[in-house]
Parts: sequence; C-alpha cells; structure tokens
Amino acid sequence: MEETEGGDFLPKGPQQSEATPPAAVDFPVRNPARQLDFTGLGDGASSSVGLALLEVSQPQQSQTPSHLIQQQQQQQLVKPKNQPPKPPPLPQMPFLTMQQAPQPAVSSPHPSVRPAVKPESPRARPRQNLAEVNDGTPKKQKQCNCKHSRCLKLYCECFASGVYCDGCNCVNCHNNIENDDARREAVEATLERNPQAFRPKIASSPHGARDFREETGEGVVLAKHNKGCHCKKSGCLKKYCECFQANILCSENCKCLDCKNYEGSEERQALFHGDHAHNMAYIQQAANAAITGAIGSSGYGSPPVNKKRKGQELFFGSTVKDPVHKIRQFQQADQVKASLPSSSLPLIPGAFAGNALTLGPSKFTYRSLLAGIIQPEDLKELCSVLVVYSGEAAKMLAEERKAAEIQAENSSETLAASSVQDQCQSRKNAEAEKPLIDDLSSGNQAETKNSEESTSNGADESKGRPMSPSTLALMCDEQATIFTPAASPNELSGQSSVTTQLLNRQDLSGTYAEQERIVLTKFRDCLNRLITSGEIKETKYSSLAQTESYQQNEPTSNGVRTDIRSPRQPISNGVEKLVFNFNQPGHIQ
DNA sequence: GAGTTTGAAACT
DNA sequence: CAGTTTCAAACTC
Repeated sequence: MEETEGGDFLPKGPQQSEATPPAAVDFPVRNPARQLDFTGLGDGASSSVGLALLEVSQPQQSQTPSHLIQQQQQQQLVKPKNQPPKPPPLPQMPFLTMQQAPQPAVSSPHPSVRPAVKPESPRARPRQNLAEVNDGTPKKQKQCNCKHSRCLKLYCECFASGVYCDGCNCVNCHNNIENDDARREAVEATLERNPQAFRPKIASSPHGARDFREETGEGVVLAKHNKGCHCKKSGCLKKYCECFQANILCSENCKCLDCKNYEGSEERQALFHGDHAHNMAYIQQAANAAITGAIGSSGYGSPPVNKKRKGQELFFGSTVKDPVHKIRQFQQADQVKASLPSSSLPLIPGAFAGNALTLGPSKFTYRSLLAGIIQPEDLKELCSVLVVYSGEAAKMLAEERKAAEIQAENSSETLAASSVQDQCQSRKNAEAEKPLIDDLSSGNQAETKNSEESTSNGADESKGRPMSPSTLALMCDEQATIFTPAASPNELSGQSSVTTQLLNRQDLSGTYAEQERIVLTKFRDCLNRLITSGEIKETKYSSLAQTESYQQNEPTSNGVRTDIRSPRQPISNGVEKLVFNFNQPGHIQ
C-alpha cells in the first residue's frame, strides 16, 4: 500500500490522463518521483524488460535535468541504512522527478480522516522538499518497510511504483542501483507474471473530469481502478482499499463485498464530513430508505453530479444482500444516468440505467421501483397539503355543526335545514379546495424550481430534506391546534352555557376525528397512487428489460432511450400526478 | 510501539 | 482459475 503524504487522499500516483495514450502507460506512471521510465516497452516487451527506459527518449547524463541530478545526489545522502552510498544513477536508470511528473488527476482535498503524515525517518525528510503537489501540500515519497521481499516484489511500494528505494526503512533492500541486476530480473519476472504490473492502477474516466460536491466537500473523482479492489471487510472505506486510498469510487471493476465506497453512500459521506447534523440526516435517510424503499437519494440533498457508480446493477437481480445498500447504489446509478452524456450510454431504462462502461457481470442489485419517484419537495408538499386539509376540514366541520345547531333550534324547519347543510358543505368543499389549489400550484412551482436547482448544482439540503413521518405527524398536530380553535366558531359565539360548552367539546372531539379521517384518507390516496406509479414503472421496465437484451448493442436505439428519464422528470415522477389528484374535490369525503 | 487486521501479490 | 500463503500497509490498542 502506498501512502500519500499529507493524509490527504491523493492517489497513489498520477492518474493516467487522456493525454497519455494507453500504449504509453503500460508501465508505471503513477509515482513519477524517481520513477523508472518503462516507456518504450510495450506490453509484449516484458522479455526485454530490463528497464530500458528513459534512455530511449531521454538519453543520458548530458540530458539529465539538473534537478534530477540533485535528487540523485540526495539519494546518496539519504540512502537507507545498510545501504552503501549510491553511485550516481546509471544511465539506464533515469529518474523522473515530481516536477516532471504529471500531476495526479486526483488532487482532491480529501477531508482528512487520518493524520496527515506518515512517520518517517529523519533521513527521509530532505526528500520532502523535492516533491510538491500543486496545492502546496508537500508530497513525500513514501518509504517502504519491506523486510522479506527485498523490495523486489510488488509488495514493495517503491518497486511497484518503479522507483528506487530511497530513505526507506526496508531491510535487505535490493531495489537500488547496487542491485540493479537483481532488480532487473525482478522486474522481468514481475512483468512476466503480469505485463501490466507497472501500469497505473487508477485510470481516469473517459470524461476526465472530477466533480466537487459542494454539499460534502468531497471530491468525486471520475476515475477507476483498473483492476478493481477485492475488499471483503473494510467496506472499501479504509485505506486498505486501493480505490478508497486513491480517493475514487469503487467501480464495476471491483469485486468487493459490502462496498460502501460509492456515490451517495451514507457511510462514505459521513466519513467525509463527519458533521453530526449530517450524520443524523444520513441516519434518518437510511432509516427512511429502509422503511419506505421509495425515496430517491436525490431527495436527501444529494446533488446529481457526474458519478461513477458501483457496478452495474441488474434491476431484477436476485442476489440482493443489503436492500438499503443496493437501493443507494441504484440511486447513484440514476444520477449517473442523468448526468452522463447520452452518447456514451446504452441508456438502460430506469433502474437499469448506468454507464455502458460500468456494465459488468458482477453486481446485481435491486432498486425499488418507487425510488426517485418522491422528491423531498414532494414530501414537504404532501405535508403542507395534509395540514391544509386538516385545517379546512376543521372549518368545514365547524360550519356543519353550527348549521346543525341552528337547524336544531329551528326544529320546525328540519327539512329546510338539511338542504342548507348540504349547500353549506358543498360550498365549504369548494372553498376548501381553493386554497389547496393555490398552495399546490405554488408548491409545484417550487418543486420545479428545486428540481432544476438540484439537477444543475446539487441539492439544497436546507430545503431539500424531506421530513420524517414523525416530523410530519408533529407538524400536522401542531397545525391542527392552530387551525381547529379558529375553525370552531362555536367557541366564539358567546354561548357560554354548560350545555353549550359540553356540546362544543363533543363537537371539537368529533371535529378532530373527522379531521383525522380526512387527512388519513388523503394520505391513503397518496400512497395508493404511489403504489400505482411503482406498478406502472415496473411494467414499463419489465418490457424494456426484455427489449434491452436485444438492443444492448445499439445504445442510442430509440425505444429505450426515449423512455429513460430522470426520476425528477414529471412523467416518471408520479408525485405530480398525485398532487393534482389531491385537488380533485371528489376526493374530499 | 507492538500486535492485529486487511487485502494485494505471489504462489500452488 | 480458485484456493492458499506471503507480505507490507493500515489500523487498533
């Protein structure tokens, strides 16, 4: 394992950039410092390996940059214990310095979850100044501590990086000039086993960009591990994991178990911002997701950014280990789908969606059909709607009671009063609808706005987080206490007799019950519609899934593509439809 | 700083 | 190719 200094999450080595053609990076470029140049060797060159190297393109001392010489001189000075002073590097073993090195594609300020600097021997310190990353963070060349490998196996980070040991704490080191023959042999053997052994492990994404999430401050790096990790116990959230260590998300290349190193992972985010409030929010999110399985991650303020996602998830995969986890992965998938250029995608519908590049055989995941349907704004809206319904119901019922009283007082006009009551109720129903329509109308506007904002630059947590059911319930209760007294004209009518008070109390109780009934009825309707949305989605994806198997080689084929929509888009949202239905007068009972 | 855990690399 | 061993870094105490 290599450790980048500063505890920052700099990748192990420079990312292979687009500027570096694959053919040129068959050998290591990842740690340029004192790095041997394998350029000139192709994949098939392992037999001739010898570290041939820079001499091909960068011959000899005469062209050795002064800073290289300087470093070489320093190497002599700081050579590890039990190593005799090195002679100047042989021509065949040219070095690169950090200055020459391509900057890591990932220089993200990984929030320090670990102490910054690996303890190093005093002798090693002078080298620190040699390597700087562009952000000013000292880039210390790591020192290995190999004891049994002679630093001639890939176990040795120095060797794996293609650099001589320098200032390391290794024992019986052969990764040096003095043991160049042995080293060459080791390199040959290594390349023989794996011609790509010295290739950088981390490859930039085709998009070559990275994204910095304002929300978390974490850099979301669009790169991936060429081989992928195979972590089993670390959740890919420790530096044991090469992906995590390189500050990249696990990819379809990985074969890790219980991976939490994917975009949208609560564990990962918690690790990054460690903020208590956020943690609580994530706990809430996880809990909600576990309970409902229906709320898109975007609903919790996770901005839709370009993301790599963990493995491909086949929608109807059968190997679900952790539903919540998998849901999150799918949420990530949605976001990826939404943000990636369409031309790069085969555009797998809905929950199948994912970057074509991420399609692989290993990750089967289930995602709720309802995922993404409900957005946080929708929940807020729903809450507001229910509150308003509650209030309006109270008013309406109070009116009814009042009318009934009047009717009772005028017993001789019983039949007529009945008619009045009906009229009153009809009128109240109409009035009750009106503010709802207004409210929902504005709500929808707000939703649209929020969606746009979320889509463009990330979610606004302050307004993006949905309320938990308990919060919603509390809110409704609170609102009820506000609305109901005001909505009970009897209380204000001046009738103060005991009989009247008792009657009012009974009325109040009945009003509460009626309020509750109406609100719950509306909520039930809402849930029913949500279920319907899920069923529709299921039907659609089922058919598309079948289509997909025939069209996978035609990424832009029409049928699939036109049906793919971001969950935020109205047609697949379902919530919008649901909200409109709330406005239908007939639904008030 | 010692011991343990972890996962890549090496080996069978 | 899968399972096991070796190794060194990461991590814990």
